[in-house]
Amino acid sequence: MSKKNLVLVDGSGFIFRAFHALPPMTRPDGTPVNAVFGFCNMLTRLLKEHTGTHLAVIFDAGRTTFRNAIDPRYKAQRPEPPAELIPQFALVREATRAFAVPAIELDGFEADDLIASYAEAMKAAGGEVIIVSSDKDLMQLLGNGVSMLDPIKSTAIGPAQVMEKFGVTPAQMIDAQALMGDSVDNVPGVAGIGPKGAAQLINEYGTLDAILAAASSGTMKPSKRRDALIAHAEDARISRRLVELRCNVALPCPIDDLAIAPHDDAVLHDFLDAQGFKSIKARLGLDGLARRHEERSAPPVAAVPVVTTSDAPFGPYETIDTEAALDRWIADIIATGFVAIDTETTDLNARRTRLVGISLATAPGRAAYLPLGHEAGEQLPRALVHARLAPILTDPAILKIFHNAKFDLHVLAAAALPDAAPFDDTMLISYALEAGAHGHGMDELSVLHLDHKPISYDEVTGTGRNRVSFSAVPVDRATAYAAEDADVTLRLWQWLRPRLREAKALTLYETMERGLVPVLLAMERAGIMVDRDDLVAMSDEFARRMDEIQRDIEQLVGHAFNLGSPKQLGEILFGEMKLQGGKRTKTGAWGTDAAALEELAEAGHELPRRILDWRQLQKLKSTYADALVTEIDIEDRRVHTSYAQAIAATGRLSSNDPNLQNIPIRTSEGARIRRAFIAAPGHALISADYSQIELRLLAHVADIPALKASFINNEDIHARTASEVFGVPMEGMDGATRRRAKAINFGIIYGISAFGLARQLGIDNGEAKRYIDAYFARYPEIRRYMNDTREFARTHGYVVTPFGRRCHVPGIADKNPARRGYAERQAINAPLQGGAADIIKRAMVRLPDAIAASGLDMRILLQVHDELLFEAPIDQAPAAAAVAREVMQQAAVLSVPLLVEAGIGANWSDAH
DNA sequence: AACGTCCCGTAC
DNA sequence: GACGTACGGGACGTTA
Repeated sequence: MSKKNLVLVDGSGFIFRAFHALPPMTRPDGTPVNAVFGFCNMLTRLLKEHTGTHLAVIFDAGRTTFRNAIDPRYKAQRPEPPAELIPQFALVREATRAFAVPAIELDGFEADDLIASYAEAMKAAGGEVIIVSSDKDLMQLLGNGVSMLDPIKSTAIGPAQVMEKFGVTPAQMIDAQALMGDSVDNVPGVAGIGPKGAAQLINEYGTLDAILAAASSGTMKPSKRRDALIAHAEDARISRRLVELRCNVALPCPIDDLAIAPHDDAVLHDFLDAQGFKSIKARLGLDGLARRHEERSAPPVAAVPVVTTSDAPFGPYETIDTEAALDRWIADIIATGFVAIDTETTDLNARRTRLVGISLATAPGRAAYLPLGHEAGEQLPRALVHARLAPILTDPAILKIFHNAKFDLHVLAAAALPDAAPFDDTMLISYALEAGAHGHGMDELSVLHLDHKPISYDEVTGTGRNRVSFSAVPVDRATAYAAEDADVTLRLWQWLRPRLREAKALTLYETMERGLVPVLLAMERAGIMVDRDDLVAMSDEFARRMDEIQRDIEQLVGHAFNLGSPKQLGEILFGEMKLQGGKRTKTGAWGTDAAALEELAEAGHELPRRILDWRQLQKLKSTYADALVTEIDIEDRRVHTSYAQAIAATGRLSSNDPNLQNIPIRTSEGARIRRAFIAAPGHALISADYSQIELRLLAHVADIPALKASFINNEDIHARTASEVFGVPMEGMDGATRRRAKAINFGIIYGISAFGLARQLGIDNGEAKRYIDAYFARYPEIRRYMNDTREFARTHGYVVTPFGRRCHVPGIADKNPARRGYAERQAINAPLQGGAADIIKRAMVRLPDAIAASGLDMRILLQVHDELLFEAPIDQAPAAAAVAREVMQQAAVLSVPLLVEAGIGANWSDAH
């Protein structure tokens, strides 16, 4: 087998150089393409002339890398690229694909680090490397089979050229750069020392450490330069960490996949043709080809980097059971700069669980399990593990990657380990990219993106009565399962993280979703106090009243039956008693829901009314009073819900175990449940809720002047709607009219249909249709918004909130009209519901800083979609309410004001 | 006995 | 078929 020869093109470096070196040129549609042209020329030449066997173009992935953690100043003052260059970034990536060359980038690392890592890997495999670049930052890699080629001047750069230009060897370039600094990248270096001075010092003392030692010890004779070295010794050391390249980054794509492959003539032809690069087409002999498609609508082809998944096997994995193994892994994590972490626990509830083991992964296939609390098997002492892991968790230069970080952070905190920072969360990355398209659990994403089905939790622990705690699972079995989860998390991160930029979801993810994690964590920890005795008393009372009602009902029916069985009830109402007007559910059973029973009651029947009464008590007793009592934490007498952040297709949170987002409020009996949610002694609850936030968003996104004016003038919006639609004056409006308008407003938000509105209002379809028509006539922009939104959803498969969140709507192109109609209503609703979710999330992320700045002792306890509930000492409650209102109202700037109403009370009901 | 589905009802 | 988003309890039928 002949020797491998890998050519690595510094794509990002080339773009900038070509842009400045070449005269401006544009393609027919005006898009500037001079750097793209230079790039295509360069690739053509490379492919024709060089003798390599493998080729890849490497790009910078983003603005922030691990270097920002070392020194926030790094590249901080680098200006935005010129406007003419910006569209060319994507085009250059597209060009790379058109040439069938892998384009590789990795978030968190610069192109230079990937080049260094690929060069290192190739050297290890005994091959040669040519780096196509002229950047001095890459010169430290030269020698031992690695050479450099200046793509503009077509000259070779080797150790001799480095020595000629900088007076040091390639290996010494790192120390030289640390001394020189770099004004473009904002690497500090040592003031007053440039290339010449650096070379002199290195040639005299050998290394940076020796130079700094000589300066501080007095071996160096006193001079301005020595003073500068002493003063800036730390800067020099930081600079060295900034300029030294990482040569062990996990390769996003194995070297074998970089083998040069023939391109598709038609694809390349179409691309070059679209750019108007006739000369390159001619040189490649492509000008005879006809275009495949006359008009390929302007390619919104978000340049998808060819970051392939690794083909490293999933296991076997190592069990860390010796101090030496642990130290080896810690060293690996530090060298890699990131680590995927997964915790194994006794229970699936994050707040009730205890840590049993930790798995770690630093590269695809490179993962291990660290058992801590298994009932059998060799395990390292916890104190030792804590001492080694804590610095990793808090190291700002090491990114911790989790899948559902909130869970692991709960567990780690309970084990007295520090909060992990910085961190990434693959579940939230997936959610930010594709909410509504599919679930975001690890197993589902693994099958979807990695084509690999991981061992399931149930397989390891068993299910049902056979289920055992994870601590009882043998360590070897636990390793196979747990390490695989860390491995999968790491691979998902490598696959998904780069996609955030393409989907324009990076800011959404970093600030809203990831930023929300610590806030939710604190809320779940805080919990809320409930009056246990009150709930128990209510439960007893409800039981008594249900018994009474049951006796009445059995009297009416003439025999006993299960009141909780809709099936039995339907048979009695429509079979035995032969009541008229019954409807069937979709499975053919008699419908007995509240609307149906209400109708029967109004027709004068006694039984349905009693059933409705019984059902209300049954609901309050079982779902609320009894269930809540079982959820009270014995330690602090509070209930702690858990928020799910990656479930709702619109961006909303959901709440479970227990669900505190559906506590009753509307009926007087229901409000009694809410009254059992109380402030801690000496404290008050503060409720702050957005007024009409979804209608305000509608006025904003659909740009409805009449609606916007109503909000700007702070009118009663439902009364105004009634006045406009029914032509009645606002003053002295009767309640029923306003209620109808309110239902229409809600209907609009839900993607109105005449059928739905008719059902809601108990009117016929024709009348409902007349209402809707009147509404559209008065607010014509609504119809346009609905049509535009449907259209957008059809072409993209998703809709977008005003804050850039994509909500996917599967079924939007379904040929079944019912399913399509459903998807269309989702599409109309999602930007409004999702936009409201975005706004409150932004407020939540900003609140901790605002609270800290206020000096108040207030905590966020709950979120209920458009409401936040806080707790504060009684005397601070008014100030706390003011802080809450201010942050919430300022969370977004729309073309209508945001209004937040706040209340204070000893319990949740009174706080409204 | 455990699980999935249906029906129903609570919230925003 | 049936105006949007969730969670969960009880009944009931199916699996083990």
